Amino acid sequence: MPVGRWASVHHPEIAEVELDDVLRALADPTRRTIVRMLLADGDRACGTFGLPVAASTLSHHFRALRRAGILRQYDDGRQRMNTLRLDELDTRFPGLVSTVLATPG
Amino acid sequence: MPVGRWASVHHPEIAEVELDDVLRALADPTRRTIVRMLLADGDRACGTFGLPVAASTLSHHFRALRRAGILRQYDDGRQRMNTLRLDELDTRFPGLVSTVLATPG
DNA sequence: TACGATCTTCGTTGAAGGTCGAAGAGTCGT
DNA sequence: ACGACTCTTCGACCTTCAACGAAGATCGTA
Repeated sequence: MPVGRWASVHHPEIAEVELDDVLRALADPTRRTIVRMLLADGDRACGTFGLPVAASTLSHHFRALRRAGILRQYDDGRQRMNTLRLDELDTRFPGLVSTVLATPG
Repeated sequence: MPVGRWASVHHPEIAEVELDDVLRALADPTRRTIVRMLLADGDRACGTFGLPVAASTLSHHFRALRRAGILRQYDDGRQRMNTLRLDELDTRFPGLVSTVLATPG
């Protein structure tokens, strides 16, 4: 199992995630695209999304999604992988994330 | 039917409301309280919410909700009434608003 | 060890957002 | 007409946020 930078990344308990954090995180088109790609294709490294923003900006978005409890990150070699916390989110905010992702836009 | 200041208030067509607008509007506790009170008790004048913010701040929140297509305003004498656009919202973004309002927080 | 790849952090900039008080506009009642 | 009431607009202030480039940290590989 991969270690390394993993220790430095903080993942909040799903119980301490606020609704405001989730709504604010999803109120951004770039971040919704990230989440939709993860939902469609499964885990992905940060650099494989092909989005038209700088790497530092992408890092900022991943931190927002991480702090909102929407995804979890773990290191694998020199890449940082992303995985959705869908089950936990659906326990904390039933139907919320799937409803947002299902709506066009 | 009441007229007056009504003409100056702009209400977007529900088709031109963006998901970002709705999510950003709902990502604020004060505004969610407003919407929840309207859902629970029906139409209300702006000044009857008893929220701990200045009247000018409240006006700002109502404008955000209006521009997000979440509520409609009409004038009745010297008060401005607020009514939810739930049916239209549920057509444009199925289940979104009710799901957000149903989650605690 | 040295290099390239990947991602984060830092510093900055510009835009947006929440808040307030003061002032303005519209309405009702006297 | 006058004043009271309700709400909006304006200007100011502060915070948050998305974006970038540059620099730093970590890891795999030559």
